[in-house]
Amino acid sequence: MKPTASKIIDPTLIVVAGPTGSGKTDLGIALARHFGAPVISTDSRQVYHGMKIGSAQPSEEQLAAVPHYFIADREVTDRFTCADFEQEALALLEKLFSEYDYVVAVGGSGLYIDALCNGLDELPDVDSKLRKELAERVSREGLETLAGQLRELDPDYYEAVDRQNPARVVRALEVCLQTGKPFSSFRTGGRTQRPFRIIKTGVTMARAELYRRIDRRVDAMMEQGLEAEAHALYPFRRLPSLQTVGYRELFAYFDGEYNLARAIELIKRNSRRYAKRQLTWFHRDPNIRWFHPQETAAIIASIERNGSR
RNA sequence: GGUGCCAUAGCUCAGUUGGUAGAGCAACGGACUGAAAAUCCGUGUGUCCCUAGUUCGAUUCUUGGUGGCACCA
Repeated sequence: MKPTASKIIDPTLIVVAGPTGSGKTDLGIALARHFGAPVISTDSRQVYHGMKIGSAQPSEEQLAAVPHYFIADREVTDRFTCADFEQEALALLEKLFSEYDYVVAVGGSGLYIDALCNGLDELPDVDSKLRKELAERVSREGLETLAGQLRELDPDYYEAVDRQNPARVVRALEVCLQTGKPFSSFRTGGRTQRPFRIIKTGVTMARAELYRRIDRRVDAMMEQGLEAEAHALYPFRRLPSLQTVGYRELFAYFDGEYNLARAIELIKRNSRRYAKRQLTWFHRDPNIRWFHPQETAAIIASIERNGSR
């Protein structure tokens, strides 16, 4: 690709996806440096302040190397959803693309990545009282009763939804009750075209290697002081932001449910399971090109082949 | 060296009065639209150590090995 006086490059979002512990952060920074791009995080937990070790936020040096966004800029008490992320990230990208040709999006939250690349349907806000009430009803009346109500209010979604999943049933029901309209009437399933090019890269490796890396990283987190970090967050353990691998297991240890060795074992196991769920999500996306994290040159070449015209 | 016990899924083990086997944990596959590191659904993945017998048929009984453990020398 020979440089021309007037290069024409569409604004390009380079997405780096992959399971936890696969080396996304390092690769993202390598790409950001190569393309002269900033990094926005697509990680639902690294946005929170105070969760540095457990969510494996980039180090000080890494943060200093390239501009980062959505890292540690919320409090754990803040409500921050995938919809908030979509909205704020889009606004930010519009600004960044006036200055940069490339932006690198790094993170493992599949829903956040999809929200950013494809858009979410417009759904109404739900009153927090209603949400709380439904949570209580699930435990008091049982999921089946609520599913029965959903069948009345939104038969279409009732047929499609996983009725054994409280999160799904409650979510649908709260939208129905809030608006008086079926939840499915808001779901278009359509994709929003973004005003920038998107190149998706996935990082992975043999399962055994990935699991070794995860185990080692958990040990490293403990050495860096994860226990103290979790202890400081213990008062917030019921918040959504703290429903996070690494913290939950230590909270249970603090509660005396098991010893520290068992907690570490569970953090490793649950990280592996999380990695597996991430891979399931990402494998569904045919636009992701997969690489081993060490193939930096190949990744860059692949992006350059597709990223300019 | 001798005697005894053991050998079954990745691990710890159960079981088959002879008809090729099942629990827990681990693992594997999947779903996913405002909590998504969340939430939920599904799946035994096996030369029953090897060998030669007996038998219609051996993982199961018998012979001889191999490996492990224990005790005695």
